[in-house]
Amino acid sequence: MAGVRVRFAPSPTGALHIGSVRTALFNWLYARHCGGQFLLRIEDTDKERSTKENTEAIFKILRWLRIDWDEEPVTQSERIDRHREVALELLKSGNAYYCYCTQEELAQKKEITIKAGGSYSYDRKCRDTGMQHRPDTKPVIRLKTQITGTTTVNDMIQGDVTIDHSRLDDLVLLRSDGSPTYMLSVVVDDHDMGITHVIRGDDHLTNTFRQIQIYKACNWRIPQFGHIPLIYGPDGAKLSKRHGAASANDYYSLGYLPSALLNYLVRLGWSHGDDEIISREQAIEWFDLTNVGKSPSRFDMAKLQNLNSHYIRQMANDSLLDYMEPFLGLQLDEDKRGKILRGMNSLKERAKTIVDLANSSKIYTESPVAYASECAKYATSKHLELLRAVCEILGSHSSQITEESLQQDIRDMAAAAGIKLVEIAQALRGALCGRLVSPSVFEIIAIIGWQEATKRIENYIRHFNVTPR
RNA sequence: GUCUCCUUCGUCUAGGGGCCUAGGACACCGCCCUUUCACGGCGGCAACACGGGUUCGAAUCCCGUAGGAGACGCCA
Repeated sequence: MAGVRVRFAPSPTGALHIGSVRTALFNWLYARHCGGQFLLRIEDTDKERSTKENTEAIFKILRWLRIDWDEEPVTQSERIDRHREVALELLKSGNAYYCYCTQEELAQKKEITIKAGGSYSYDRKCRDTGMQHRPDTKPVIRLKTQITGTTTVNDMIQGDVTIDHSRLDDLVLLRSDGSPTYMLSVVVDDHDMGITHVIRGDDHLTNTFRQIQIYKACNWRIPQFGHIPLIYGPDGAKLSKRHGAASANDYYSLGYLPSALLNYLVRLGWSHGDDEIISREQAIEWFDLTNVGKSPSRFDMAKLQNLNSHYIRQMANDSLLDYMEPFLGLQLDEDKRGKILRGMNSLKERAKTIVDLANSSKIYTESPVAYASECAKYATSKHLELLRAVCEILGSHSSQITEESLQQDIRDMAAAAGIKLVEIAQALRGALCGRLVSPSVFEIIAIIGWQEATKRIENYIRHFNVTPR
């Protein structure tokens, strides 16, 4: 399977859709699996909507996911002359013709046939009646598609798909303003880039037959096709902003790891037995178009989140800290880095996203700025009394404080007072974190130190003494 | 409307005639562990769209029906 050349051809007309990312991923995996090449082509012929920023954003996402490409990306807008040249050649070889029908005339015909309940396609008026030259109209160039017979595509995913040529119409190759259409550009570029396998969304399946007509007219080798089903939102409708995050950049800011997104995406519509956790290396080794499903799949945030927490737990603490830092919105000094690093094991097994992780890490770097309402339950005078006792224990530990010895002392204290440990632990948690969910309170104290802990506890006592209940 | 494609638990899927009283994962619900939360462990709920064939035997093959999606542009 060497010699495989595939491409990903996004339009930089907006944020990169998550479905497009999966298309890129499948192409890339296929290329890497086969030892072939993965190329990029930026389809920026829609000048109104294409921007340099969007193009940069596409590169950025691919780099983030470590989907690398093998040659300088092709910019479609720079190839217009070549597209035009091919259209003219087809004209010369008799495979295309000028059409002088105006858009108004065609729109009218279309309306009439549709009103009559028929299905419209261009009636080929200019094809055989010769050149009905009209000095007042600029013509388009249309392809002479085959009128009889059928074409069968042996799609690598969908299997054999056959269409009758009577369904095809003479598509426009060059617009009246001389610009090439999408159909022409795609075929010419894929051919010139030496693309052997076209893997794309199945919304292009029926376009394929039109494009094959162009390949045939040019007498070019027809590549293999593979049409992958689209991704829908949880409700079965097209995935959009409404569903949370449709564009790929959103997943970075939401705190998803590239490894998790990659794993999730590769399992969406593709499988390798019962395997769920799949590394990029395994994906490359195992990936095969024959295992891509034919039916569309829905995007499930919960599963992505589960994978994300798995990869967070898996990641080395210092890498995690580096990755997390930008989410904090502040620079960490060595002391703070050290504290977070010490607490990282407990933090990371609780985090679903990097955003969660960044937020929870604050317990090591700053005192609570407010107390959640449920803390009041553990701030009765009895609790405050217990906390004062804890402060004394902390003071006596001042020389060196370990999680274990502190825990033992507080357990003893609880036993002596005849109360459950949970009462002290929760009161402490509220004092230290401002909320009732956190890693072990003893671990927190060991990390922040007895002085900081005492300060936080005193603040807590003061707060609830002044404003009881 | 016409053409094309699709249809297994809520979701992602395994399955390619007997291994299926349909397996795994996520989600959900219990229980255990436990200073909270999470992790982990154990268990539970839950699906072959429907109707006909073919066959000794069908989730698997064929034909219909229904539902869903996509394409029908001088958009990409």
